[in-house]
Amino acid sequence: MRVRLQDIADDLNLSKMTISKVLRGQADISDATKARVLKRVKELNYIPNISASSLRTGQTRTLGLILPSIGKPFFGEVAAGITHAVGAAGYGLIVSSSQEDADAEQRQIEVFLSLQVDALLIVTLQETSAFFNQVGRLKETPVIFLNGRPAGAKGSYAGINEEEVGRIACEHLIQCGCKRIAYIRGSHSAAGDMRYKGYLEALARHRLTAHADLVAESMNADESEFVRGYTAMERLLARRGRPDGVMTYTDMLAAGAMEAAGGARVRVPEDIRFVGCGNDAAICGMRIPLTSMDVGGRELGQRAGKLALRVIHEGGRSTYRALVKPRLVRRRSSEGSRPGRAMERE
Amino acid sequence: MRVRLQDIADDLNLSKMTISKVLRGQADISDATKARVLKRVKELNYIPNISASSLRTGQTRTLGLILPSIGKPFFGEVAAGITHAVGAAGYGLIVSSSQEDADAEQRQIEVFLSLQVDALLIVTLQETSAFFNQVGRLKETPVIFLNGRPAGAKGSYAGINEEEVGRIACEHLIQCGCKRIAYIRGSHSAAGDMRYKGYLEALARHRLTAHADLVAESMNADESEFVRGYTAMERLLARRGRPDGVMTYTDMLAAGAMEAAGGARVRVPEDIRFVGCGNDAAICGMRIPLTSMDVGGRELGQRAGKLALRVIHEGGRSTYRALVKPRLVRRRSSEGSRPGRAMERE
DNA sequence: ATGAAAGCGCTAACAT
DNA sequence: ATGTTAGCGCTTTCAT
Repeated sequence: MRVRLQDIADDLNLSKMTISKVLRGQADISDATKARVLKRVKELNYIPNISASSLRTGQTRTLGLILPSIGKPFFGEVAAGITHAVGAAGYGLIVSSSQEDADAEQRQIEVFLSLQVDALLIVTLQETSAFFNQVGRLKETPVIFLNGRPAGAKGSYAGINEEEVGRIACEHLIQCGCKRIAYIRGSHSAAGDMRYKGYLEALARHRLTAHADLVAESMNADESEFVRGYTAMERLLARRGRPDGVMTYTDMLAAGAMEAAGGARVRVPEDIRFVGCGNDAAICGMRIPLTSMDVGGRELGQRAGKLALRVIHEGGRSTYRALVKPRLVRRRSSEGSRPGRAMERE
Repeated sequence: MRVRLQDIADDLNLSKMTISKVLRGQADISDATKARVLKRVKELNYIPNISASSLRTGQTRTLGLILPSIGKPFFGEVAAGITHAVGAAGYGLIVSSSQEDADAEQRQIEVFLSLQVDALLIVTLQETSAFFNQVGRLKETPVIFLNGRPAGAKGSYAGINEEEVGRIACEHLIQCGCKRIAYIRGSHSAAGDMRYKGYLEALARHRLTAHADLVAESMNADESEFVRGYTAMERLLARRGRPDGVMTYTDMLAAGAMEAAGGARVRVPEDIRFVGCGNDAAICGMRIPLTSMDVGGRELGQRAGKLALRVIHEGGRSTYRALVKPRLVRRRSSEGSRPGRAMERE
């Protein structure tokens, strides 16, 4: 049988109340007793039953995170960020995946609510706020939306400043001396639109004109991202007025595009400079180290975690928002090797 | 306040016992009552408190999965496989990450045990079985090790037949007509040794002699995998007696190696055929579609999930083992495009 | 077909 | 400094 407080109490001729107090660090216990209890707890390998304590206290010190999928590096960073932010406060994180399915997501939400998590963090797939508002009215569990949220949903929000992603990437190319900057977009999305806006803004700010034929959409879902980047670049190269700088929606698109450039005997970065997005270690470490936007998954997680703690602390009444600023990671594809100037790693 | 059974009972002038019975599908309730209850449950959006029911029944219908990291595609497949296998039986899966840290892993184990999961599935980082045997004696929660387990640890096991990974890849190259098959290894690991053994076995079975200089170790951890594959391939090409087939420990190593081959004006697959491992969609979809070993993460998860259910069902007494057989996914890098013969996708 | 009582392991509030 | 009592929301057992 599992070890309970009562077992330890019996062993030591104390009441279970005393054991409970020791374990929760209450002050009104003698040091001698404390030591005896702790010793026995360790020996018996006592593990508290959160179900029981939660029933009594109404809290589990556990946060639930629902992700569209477990296998994506970005989500891994987010999870790590949350864990890091809440661990010190004694909170644990449990994760589950909605498998990119909105119905499964709703079921996962109910699982976490029935497990009595103290807050729910979620990268949601829901298009509308209906489900959240319905559940939200009755359960007082705070919800924190990560990286996008359905219009009209109430709850706190932590997201990424996508406009800055586009702006910083573009501005970097401008500062490298590029005049004709192309943008290889992924499939349409809210984030994609924001980044595009940032791209346009950077151009405008530096009095560069935006050319429609420097924007390549690469949406053929039948092809891999690499191939889509490749063919998009081929198209850009075929037009007159070649770009001298290229930014892409993902690192893999950039990898494909750089390959196309190489095939066309264009030198990188001398003739064309590249900036990817995602800062994927594997991809950025390929042939020509790729300058990339670190979109800030880890920081997003940290901000969201802190935000969750604050909301819990305040009894779930108020809501907050946080926007993470992305960060440029310079590598050879945009700057070449410049002796005397350390390249950023990681 | 949260909705409880009592609230619904009050609403309907029934006892909470009746509500509980309806929710658990007991037969001794009239259809009329059943319908009334279900209706109200839905209206109030009742979500059961698992803590409470667990306290009474001793089970949560929840399985815990501990992974070294959340962001790896392979782990995502494993998690999806488990979810798929146990969902129909009414079990949920919660995941947590040990962040590649053995101490953090132990803490996560305790979190899951204190949450009263019905079984613990784990891709462990522990080198010894000490911790498991210590905890295992006292808690009767079944443990299922996934993809490796510390020597001497008791518990069920689901793993991958790594020897087959090496054997099938090598045999495929042999069947494609290769005579001099090189193997680009990753850093040393138990899995790596097994795959190497399978490679040797395939060679022996077909009366091909193994040449030590066809095995390239690529362990410079400072370099990216791509670069390591690239330089390993350069070395292989520089020696006399070039390989006509190359298999690698990961897909990214193969990508680097193919790039080196291209740079040396070697045609793929005409002059040298390639087989990677991991079947990573992004990498296999690059310039030359890469034949790769699907190591079977999803199936591993499914087997492990079913195994967990069986152990739970049997009261945790017995232990089982399962070995997943990997699968070759043919693409152009090893076979070229052969009209009339469909290429496998995914 | 429905319900009352007891108790799972823990802790808040209140004795001693 | 230590212990007693009661009760969190649910289900098992046993009435009715």
